[in-house]
Amino acid sequence: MLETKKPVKRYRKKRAESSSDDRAADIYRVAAELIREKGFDATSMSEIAQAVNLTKAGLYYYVPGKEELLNGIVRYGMETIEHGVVVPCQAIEDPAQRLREVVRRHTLLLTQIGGAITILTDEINGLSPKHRRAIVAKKRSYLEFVRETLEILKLRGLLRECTVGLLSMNIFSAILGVARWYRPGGQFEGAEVADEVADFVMAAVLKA
Amino acid sequence: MLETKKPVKRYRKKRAESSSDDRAADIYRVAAELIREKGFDATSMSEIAQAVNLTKAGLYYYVPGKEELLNGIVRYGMETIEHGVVVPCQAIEDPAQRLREVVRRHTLLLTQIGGAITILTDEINGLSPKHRRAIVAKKRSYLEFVRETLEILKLRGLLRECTVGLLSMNIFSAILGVARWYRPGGQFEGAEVADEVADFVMAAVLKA
DNA sequence: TGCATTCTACCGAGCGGTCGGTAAAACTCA
DNA sequence: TGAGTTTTACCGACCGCTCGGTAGAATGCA
Repeated sequence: MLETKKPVKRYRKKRAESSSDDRAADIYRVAAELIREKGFDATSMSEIAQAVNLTKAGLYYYVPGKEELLNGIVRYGMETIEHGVVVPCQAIEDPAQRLREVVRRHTLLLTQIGGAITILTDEINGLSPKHRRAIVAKKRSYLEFVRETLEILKLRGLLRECTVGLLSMNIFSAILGVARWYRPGGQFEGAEVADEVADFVMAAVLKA
Repeated sequence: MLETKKPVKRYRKKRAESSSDDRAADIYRVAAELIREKGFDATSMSEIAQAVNLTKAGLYYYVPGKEELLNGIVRYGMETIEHGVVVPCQAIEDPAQRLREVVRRHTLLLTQIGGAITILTDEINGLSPKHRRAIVAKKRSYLEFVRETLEILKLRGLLRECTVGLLSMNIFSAILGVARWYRPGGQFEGAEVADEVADFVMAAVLKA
């Protein structure tokens, strides 16, 4: 996740079941889940602290501030998209296949580590202007990547007749919408949803 | 200590020309816009008061409380959907035509009175459990309406092969996603977007 | 005058964040 | 090895501030 302190065995009082690798990463993970459920403003530092068995003061030993906490989560989400979607898909030559993989992989990530990626798209208002600009820029370049893929499809006459700018927005709507309702352990598996969303998008994009 | 009393100099500001009757409606409208821009928690009652040229106490003459304010906005949004989408579309016999109109009309409303309808889908967490349940129930029946339309299409062999439950979620994703990016006065007209989203959905739904 | 409207002045609760302090683990080095 | 020292990991108490909300006086209008 993000840089953390030395790997020191802890066993203070209760809890501290080793299992997870390190405390700070734990905190960021739990915080991401809480923030996704209740929203950034509605989630207090005390709540987050309680959720990881700390007092607020104890929490501040690991986290420099609320805004930085959010920033860490968002940056992690962005990196996950970068490594898990953009990089592998840039290697795909066929534009239709590439688009399909973008949609499938992004949706799959959403179902797997929902917290960070959902927050990434929903809570950028809580960020400082500097951090917000950085995130917005990355999102824009991701959008551009998808747009270019659509342009290639258009050139080859494979695209349904439509406005490419609006089409790309619709595609992101379909992907990000999953975060609105999907909950792990529910009726559908992540892979199932990812395939279905990919089918949905491809049917909407390609010429009939 | 220092003298703190201020002179009782006061002046009377001319009231806006609007009649006092729709002052409350004005307030709800402005509040909806503010809340959509900044989020419910991040929008304070003082800000809302300022936006309608009142002090906070003055605002409370018209509004019983923050939660009730949100509830009023959300209920208005729900009624708008009801009268502007569900009722007119229930009268349409042809399932494909009906689905198309649902998507088009809902999207169009989103671009026209974005505030209330966006909040309707994004800020239900701020509601009291009672009010939240009521809204969730209405949303569910709306979803069911769309689902049934899809089932009819399936029976007639017009539906692309897919899971209907997931398809309906994808359709709502496409509609609601517009609220994420659309701003009046931008690059696209509301009607343009509504048609494009409707095309997108129909292409994704119907058998090729 | 009486009523509708809007004000000033204030409250308690909860927020993000800090401070001083400390038990126990980890690190020295004779 | 073990006494002395430093570091890690945390807590209780508290601070300044803003929030939603209220009491009651002041004002405008019929």
